[in-house]
Amino acid sequence: MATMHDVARLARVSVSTVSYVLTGTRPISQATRDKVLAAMAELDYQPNAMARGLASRRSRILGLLMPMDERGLGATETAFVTGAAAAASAAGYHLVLSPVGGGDLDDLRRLASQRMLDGVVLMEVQLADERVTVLREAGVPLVLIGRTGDTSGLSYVDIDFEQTVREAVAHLVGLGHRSIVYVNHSAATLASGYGPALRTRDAFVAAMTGHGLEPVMIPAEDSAAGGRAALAAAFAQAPELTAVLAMNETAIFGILGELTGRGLSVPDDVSVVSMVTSPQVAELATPALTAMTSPGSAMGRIAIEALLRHLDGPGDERHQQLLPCALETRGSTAVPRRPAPDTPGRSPSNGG
Amino acid sequence: MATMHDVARLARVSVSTVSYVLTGTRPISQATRDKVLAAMAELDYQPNAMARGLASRRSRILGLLMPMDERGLGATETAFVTGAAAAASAAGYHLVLSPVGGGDLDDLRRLASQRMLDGVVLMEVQLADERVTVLREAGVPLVLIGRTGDTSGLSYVDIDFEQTVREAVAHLVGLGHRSIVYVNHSAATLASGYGPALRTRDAFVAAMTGHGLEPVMIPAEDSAAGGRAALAAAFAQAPELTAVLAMNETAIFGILGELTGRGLSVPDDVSVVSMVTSPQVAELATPALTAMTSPGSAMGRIAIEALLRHLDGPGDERHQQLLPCALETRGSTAVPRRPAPDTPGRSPSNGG
DNA sequence: ACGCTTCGTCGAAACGCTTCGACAATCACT
DNA sequence: AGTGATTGTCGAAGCGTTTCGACGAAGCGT
Repeated sequence: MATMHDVARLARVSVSTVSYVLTGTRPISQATRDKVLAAMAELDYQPNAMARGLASRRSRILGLLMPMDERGLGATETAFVTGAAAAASAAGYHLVLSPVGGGDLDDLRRLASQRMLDGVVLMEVQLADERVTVLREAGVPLVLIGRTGDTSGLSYVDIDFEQTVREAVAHLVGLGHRSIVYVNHSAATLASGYGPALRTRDAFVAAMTGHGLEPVMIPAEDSAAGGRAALAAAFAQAPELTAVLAMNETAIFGILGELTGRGLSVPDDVSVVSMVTSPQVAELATPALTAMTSPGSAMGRIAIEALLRHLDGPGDERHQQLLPCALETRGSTAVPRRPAPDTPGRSPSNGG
Repeated sequence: MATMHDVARLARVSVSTVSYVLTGTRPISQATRDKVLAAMAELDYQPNAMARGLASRRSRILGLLMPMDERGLGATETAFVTGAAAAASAAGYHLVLSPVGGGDLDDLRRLASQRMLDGVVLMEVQLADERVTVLREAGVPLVLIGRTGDTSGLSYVDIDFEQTVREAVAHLVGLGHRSIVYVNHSAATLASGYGPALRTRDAFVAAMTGHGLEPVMIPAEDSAAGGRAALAAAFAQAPELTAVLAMNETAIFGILGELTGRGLSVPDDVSVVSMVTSPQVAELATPALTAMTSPGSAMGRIAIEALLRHLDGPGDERHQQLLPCALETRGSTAVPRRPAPDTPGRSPSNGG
């Protein structure tokens, strides 16, 4: 393995000159530069990342911290990752994914304090997330995908859940649906303070109330069985339901299965909208799902770009940005077959 | 950030002594050790990974190189990753995932030559995989998940596709199915030399022939639409089919949808077996899929352990291991409703 | 009491790079 | 021609570890 010394000797210049050619920190004449580059090519020289990192106190490595649970990464998360990796690579940085789970906070602390990562993008952020605290204490530049409850002083990119839910509800109401059930993540997930679950819940209540309709939310385990159970619960609570809105890529398959099992057709009897879903997953179902399409790779890219800005300028401007999901109409929504009953018995107290 | 010097000064010992306490390279008396540990705790000392890496020429970082395509990681791949991460962490190594695509071979070469990774596990290996060549030339210790055509001198862990296909076919034949269609990955994937697709193809031909049955294989794009098209093609080629074997987690949903669309019931009219599938995905379908369950986290763990053995002992023993998938019977397979026609017109030449 | 290991510790030399201060040479103005 | 800024290069001092050789102090058999 050739070192900088070898290159310098072969090119008959000093080591520092070679370094300047590489980093562009100081001007180097064309003639010298050519000599050096030729020597590097001849020796097949590759700078040693460790040495460079030690001397410059910059590893040029960015971390993408993502808890990996059993379920795997959906196409949505994968799009984040590829977007982020592309952005990092374009800026001359490496992006490494670290599958730090929720439990190993010490592991995270070690990772952060070892000065191996120039900065970090944190995924799947909880409303109260200790990882954020750990990382901030360690002084690691940080950008969130998602956001904590208190975002002061924090940079983040997140989905605009409020807007997304509003659009989804508007789409269904526009078709004539009056009884819409929202299938959320599990009760445990809600209790753990998972932002997307809480925000969409609140947004759903607001949107439905705004239309003068009663909001019914059902939590569901992240599994097909969970989806089935949720649908049963939904019919128990709102027998007249004609539409299901779901943010649970796993449960939704159970919902569809149960609907078919009950002899109900999608979309004629019941319309289904999936929230924050990638086209790939939406196409998996039969019929293909009308969905609020997640912003995909853009979110990863934006997060990395914000992080890089933090690294360069020590400026204190925080990047806080919400991205909407776009409604993509496919085959799972339609005008309801049974006409909307004009407001069922138990009308909302604040009714209109 | 405290350095080793600070610790040494506070503990009134030399830097090297601190280092020996940390690495255990040389014996240190209990008294000294305690002093040093106390000093480290007081200063909240964390060793600098770069400096350590530079001096020891060991980064204690392992790379898991996985091409990230649009589709995302299935639960199967995720299980590999978590298994690998756990094994690495247990051995005091960090595991980083690098989403190097197939295209950026130069990127890979750079990553490998920068001496930032002590070793590498390569996923999604093609039969002729240039990445293997690049990595070997760079002299990076390497373990494959999957395998190339020529595995001499290479360590790998892979699924025993031959055995898996044999078992799947045996299961269906045992139920009484005579006309079984195998839905593989796309023609393009086959042409690109993707090992699993090719090995299962050959294994399927062998297994069917062994039972005196005619093997019919249909390639399918990795999408629901691809699955639908494949099923149509399957009925065109083998109208009497009663069972589908598929190794294509995406297409299988299209297959199920198309089956339902044609008014055929699963499993009464047509049985379906999914190959190399995680329980999570199998449960997503309605009915839940009988599947050959992938070895999951074990594969990742075994790969990392093999890699670590390479790092320690410079021994030349290669680790080559095949893991079978286990048959898990769920609701998608049953005795065929229409009795097997006693061998249709075009009987296999080597018939029994 | 004699050499001989083994134990515990130290100082100093790497590891391969970046970066700072210095300095000669060139250039552009007066 | 003289001044000051600019350009291009060099040598050396780090960056925070590990690791090697050395060496005094014990412990052992004789």
